[in-house]
Amino acid sequence: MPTIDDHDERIAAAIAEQHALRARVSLRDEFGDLRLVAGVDAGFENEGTVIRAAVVVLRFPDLAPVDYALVRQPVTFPYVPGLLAFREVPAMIAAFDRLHTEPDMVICDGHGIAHPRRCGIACHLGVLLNLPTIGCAKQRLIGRYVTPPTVRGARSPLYDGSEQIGWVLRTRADAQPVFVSPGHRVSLDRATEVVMACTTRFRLPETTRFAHRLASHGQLPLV
DNA sequence: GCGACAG
DNA sequence: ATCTTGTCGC
Repeated sequence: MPTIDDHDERIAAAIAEQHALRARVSLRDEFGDLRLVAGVDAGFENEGTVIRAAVVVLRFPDLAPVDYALVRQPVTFPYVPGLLAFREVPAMIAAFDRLHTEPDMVICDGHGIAHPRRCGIACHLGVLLNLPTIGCAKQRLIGRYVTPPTVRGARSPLYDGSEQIGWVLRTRADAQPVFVSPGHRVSLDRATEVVMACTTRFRLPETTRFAHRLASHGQLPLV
């Protein structure tokens, strides 16, 4: 049976893997015309013992859903702040394998480089899939910032010391801002532009909203 | 030693 | 993340 020591060793191995993955992350804009943009998210069932990973592909820029995939797997890793990817990415990759299309950009529910080791879930997924990815999180993990003005589109830099690791973006006037950071193959500024382009009347981008509904309901709501 | 801590 | 009643605002 698993012991405390085994747990500690898995944590240590995960952190070591993040250092390796981090070296493979590109913060340059390595993608062409955006025709398909995907959202990915995870949900849980059976008292948290099963993870549901959902990917929904939307046509860009009209954001109409054109493809999706849903995968269920046993949970194999606990939630540890900073190690979220080890809990959710395996199921997400299985879901991407089931798509009938290949998205030009992927927006993840969580951070990209705005992470203690610059290797948030968006970086992790992007490197393993070799796809451009963006981290769009609802909550801060690390970094300091001043609250951006209350108008849609307003943004203020997220800093770790003197290094900018993301943008705190107001996607909707009267709502809490989101935290945008590059995952892989995209720059800070382009990542923020894409998130804005995928956000219409709600706080979160449509990509994330579609994926979230699929992941939490276990099927695409007919409404 | 004391907080902070994506989903 | 998930659970879950009530409440506010358009």
